[in-house]
Amino acid sequence: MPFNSFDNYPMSWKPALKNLTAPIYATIAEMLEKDIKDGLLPPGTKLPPQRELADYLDVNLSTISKAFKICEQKGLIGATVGRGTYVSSDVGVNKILLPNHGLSNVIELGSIFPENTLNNEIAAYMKKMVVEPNFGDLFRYGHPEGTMWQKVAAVKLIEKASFKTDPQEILLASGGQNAITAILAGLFKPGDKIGTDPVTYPGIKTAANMLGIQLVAIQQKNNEVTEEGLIYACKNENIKGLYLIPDFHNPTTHTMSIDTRKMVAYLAQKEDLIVIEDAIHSLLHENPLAPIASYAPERVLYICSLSKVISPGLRLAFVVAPEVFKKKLSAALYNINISVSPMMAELAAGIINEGVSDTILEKRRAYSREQNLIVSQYLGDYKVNGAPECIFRWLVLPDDTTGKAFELRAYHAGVQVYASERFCSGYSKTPERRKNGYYCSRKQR
Amino acid sequence: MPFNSFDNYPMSWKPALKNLTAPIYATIAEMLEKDIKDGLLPPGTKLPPQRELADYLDVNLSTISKAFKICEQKGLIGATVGRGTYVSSDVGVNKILLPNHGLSNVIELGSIFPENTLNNEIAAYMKKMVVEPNFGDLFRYGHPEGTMWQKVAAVKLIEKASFKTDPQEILLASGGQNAITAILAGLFKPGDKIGTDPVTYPGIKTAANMLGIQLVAIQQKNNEVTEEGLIYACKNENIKGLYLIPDFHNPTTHTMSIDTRKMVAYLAQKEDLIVIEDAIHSLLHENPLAPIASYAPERVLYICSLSKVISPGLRLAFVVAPEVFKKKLSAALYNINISVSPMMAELAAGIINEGVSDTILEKRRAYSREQNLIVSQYLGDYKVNGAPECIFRWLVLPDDTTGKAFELRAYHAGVQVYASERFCSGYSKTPERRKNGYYCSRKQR
DNA sequence: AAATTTGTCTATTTACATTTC
DNA sequence: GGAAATGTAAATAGACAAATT
Repeated sequence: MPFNSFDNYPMSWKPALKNLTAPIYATIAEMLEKDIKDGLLPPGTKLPPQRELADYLDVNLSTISKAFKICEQKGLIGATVGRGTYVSSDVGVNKILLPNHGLSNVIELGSIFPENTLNNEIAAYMKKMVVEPNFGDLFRYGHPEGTMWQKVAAVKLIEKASFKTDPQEILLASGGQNAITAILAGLFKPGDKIGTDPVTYPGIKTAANMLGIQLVAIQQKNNEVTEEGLIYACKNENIKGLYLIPDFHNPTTHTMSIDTRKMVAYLAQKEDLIVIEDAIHSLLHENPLAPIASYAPERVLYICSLSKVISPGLRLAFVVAPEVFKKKLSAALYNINISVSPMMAELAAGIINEGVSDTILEKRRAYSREQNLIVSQYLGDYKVNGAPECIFRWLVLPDDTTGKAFELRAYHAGVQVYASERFCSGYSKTPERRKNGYYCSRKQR
Repeated sequence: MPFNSFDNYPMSWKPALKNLTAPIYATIAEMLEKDIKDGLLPPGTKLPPQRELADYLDVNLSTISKAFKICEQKGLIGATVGRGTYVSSDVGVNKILLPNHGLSNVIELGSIFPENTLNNEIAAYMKKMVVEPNFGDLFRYGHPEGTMWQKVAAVKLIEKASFKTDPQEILLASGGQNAITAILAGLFKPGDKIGTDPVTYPGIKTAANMLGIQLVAIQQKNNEVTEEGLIYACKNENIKGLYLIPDFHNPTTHTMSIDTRKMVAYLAQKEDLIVIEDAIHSLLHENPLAPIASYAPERVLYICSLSKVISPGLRLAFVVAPEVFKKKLSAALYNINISVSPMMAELAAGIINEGVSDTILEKRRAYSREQNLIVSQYLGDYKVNGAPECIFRWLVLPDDTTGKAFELRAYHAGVQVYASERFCSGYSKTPERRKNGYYCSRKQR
């Protein structure tokens, strides 16, 4: 029996523990999940301290702890020693960002769609491929790790992103997201934590959530993770890895400075972090900076995806995997794909070797510059982030509106954009402290 | 201090608990893992009872329990109340079965390779595709769930496997393994258990292991899971799902009877099991039996992969997902693939609609009959399982040899085959009881 | 700067269920 | 068929460390 009466004590959550069929901890977890999802406990709500709740329900402290842990694993709440437990800020937000495929009349500016006419360059190469005498062989089982010829082509492409690597280290995935999920599944385990930018690519959020891996927002300064922030996360959150997009960061368009790249590389080595370097947009740079991977090749998994820079229908990505991780990642990719489509791999290798990829890259940059000029014409009075070659924009909203509100207004006006809230990573530990203002993403078609 | 002296007491494992830096349970788990992997505790070894070990090490029973649980999760050991804890039988076996891609002189009869010349039929269709005016559009982002046209084609194909379904229920995956992994990741969670045949497709073993999902071998009779076995596994192992290959089971070639299909469907409904029905070989049957899915459509995820029946290079599978699972599975597939290659999806839909797939199927059956006649010529004196249309064989070995030994002898003679040991699922709870003899798989090229 | 708040983690206690003999 | 063996799981206790005030 609880010693104190809680009738007059303010508790944000007072579950009623009746008709127990399941264990206490499971029941509490279920009730908490339900009440959060039902909106009874809106995002940001501070839950009662575990001890208070234990006392109130007349159960042991650890029982509450265990219940909370289950909900934390599901991304519903976030807890910090000394501060308390809060309902996550992104509960209820639809995290998977599916573009409108012409199904409605809404103009889709939320998802990043590379320009389409360039696909004809690939189609043209494909036409040459099909008449080759051994074309039918591309429908055999492919080698899980790709052929040497394909890997050499990958090296050639990656070199244009200022990263000199070796065919031995190349693995093939069915696109960037496929590579990310394989890395998460193969090199991390449920419960592990990975540091990310506070605002990041939603694909890693959903993949991590599915695999029971938690994302932790790393403190930033000038749009880049800080050394203090990283050290703190290593020490206090025990992060096992890092996920970063150094070039044309999605969604902020930011390109990371050389100094920060070196700092991350240094800490990755020192703290034994597994760095996932998503080089998804790197090749859009005319003169890309050297990647983090070049400064810490043995700690970084470098993902060179073709969807954004060459073509979205080419479901292919090259992963540069250091020796220590190669075997595990290769196994994970095998578990997920068996192998990539041999035809895709051959097609990609072909367009790289024939220089088609270079042509596409140049044209894509030129097209982006044109398009971005148009954006500037219309939104010149606002702060619009993004280098000329970046294929999407980040609109900084005026102080008097929120991203969410703007997204809704735009939608009602027939335009889909995605607000910063959709990109928030990890649970918001200090909701009141995260003063990164409100942004709204605006992408180029 | 332990009360009894254990010097004269026979204990199969006596770890030395010194220099403790990590917690006790973690240290014990690590030591156990090391000793198993080093071969000090060979497969089948009975570990000391948890209480004995706790007493010996002077720690609490639950501490041992927790340590063992970690190793069990990794698939290293298996424990049963009342019987004890045993080292798993497949420790140290290389579980990923990679075919020799002509890298050595070994004749590869281990992996299942569909006959290759039929790929030219697909190549021919591809040649028609590339000249279509909108061919370049296939390099755009594909719709994650596929187009209606593609789903209608899927329905058409699946109908030939005696399963009438609906485009609404179709999801697209990048091959059968991709579908399996997506289902495991999206509908199960780490620690969940899934029932399988005692000997099963290795791809589910490695995928489940990667995701922390445990496989439990279901008791069989005449090569089919029994009702008692299933009920037992539901009640005592708390299995959440089932993975089955009803047609031309890999590796035993067995085709499940109608009665067992109905029984499984009935129990799936009654026990709320999620059934993964791998219809990988179903279309090889000239008159396929109705699948389990047709008897319990709301509990079965039916996977129709094209690799074995149409072409391995077509990295595509159709999944029939009932309403209740569709959203989660769709999200999982999105997390893993974003979308399948639009070109692959279109190609598959095309060859189905044009009847190319029918031609291929017929030719494949005819070719199999021929090849299997040759197998019979050479191995007529032995028991070789498999219907004429099955594209692989299962050789029952004489009593005086083991699968492992035969595999090794074959390899030294220049032929790669895979022995039954490689297909064993779950941990061997009763190693001495599993009297399914020793088989050796022999596959057709 | 010290005391307090608060969550985390390991180990423990206890009850229980199944298998074996 | 009943006692013993054996693993499982929930709840609890207590020490600890970080964040707050």
